[in-house]
Amino acid sequence: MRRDVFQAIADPTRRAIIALIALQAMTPNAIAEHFDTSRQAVSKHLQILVECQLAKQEQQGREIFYQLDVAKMKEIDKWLEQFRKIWEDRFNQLDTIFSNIKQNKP
Amino acid sequence: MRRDVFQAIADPTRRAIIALIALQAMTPNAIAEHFDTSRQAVSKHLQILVECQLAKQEQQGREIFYQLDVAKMKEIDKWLEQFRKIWEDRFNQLDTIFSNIKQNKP
DNA sequence: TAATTACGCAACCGAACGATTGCGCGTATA
DNA sequence: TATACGCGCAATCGTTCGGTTGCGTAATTA
Repeated sequence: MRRDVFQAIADPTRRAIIALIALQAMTPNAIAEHFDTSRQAVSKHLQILVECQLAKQEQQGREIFYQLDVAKMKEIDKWLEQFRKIWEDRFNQLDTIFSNIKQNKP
Repeated sequence: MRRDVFQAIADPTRRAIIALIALQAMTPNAIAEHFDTSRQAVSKHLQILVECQLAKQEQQGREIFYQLDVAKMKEIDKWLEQFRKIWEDRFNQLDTIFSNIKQNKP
């Protein structure tokens, strides 16, 4: 079973859940009301998010509040870092090319 | 068939391919040499990457060179933006929200 | 105390995924 | 011109995914 951050954000419903619990802690029932799926389906998504540490759970009586663990989101950001460097370099290269064209340098 | 950027980067092999073709354009055979899978498997991955515009292909004789389309990577970055705001601005407030829930403060 | 509520867990099902194998087609090379 | 090469496409197969349904359990409420 693959359970990493990238697999977790692959599902659109899961991304929507992430957006919800990013703002405030919510219970599975409260979350499920925002979708056309059952509570159990949402619970499964939450379980996956907890499993790869994208969400924290906090029990309160018979309710369980889920909230996004922002720290883990940085892992995606960290992975993007290598490409961010490239797409900035590419832009710089384009600039230099353009500059060279302007200055008639090959 | 789900075919968006997030689904594309979900697979670890595909992420490795992305890292390869980010540096330079490569042929399917050349890419496949870096992995334990067949050329056809790599070709399938490349097809998915092209499909969601994460890669461009450039035919040259009987060879086809694939290279990363950095622009599309920004889509992920754009999605991360909303959470980046949270983890930078509200990092400390998140704990307060949790505490308030415990104490039944809205 | 009995009924209700909130939830996780397990079984199950159809669809999608990732990989392999076996082609056919165009391009290079002898 | 015959052969080898690079590639995409289609069929196939086992596995995983996302969903539903049906429970069991613990906490609340009547």
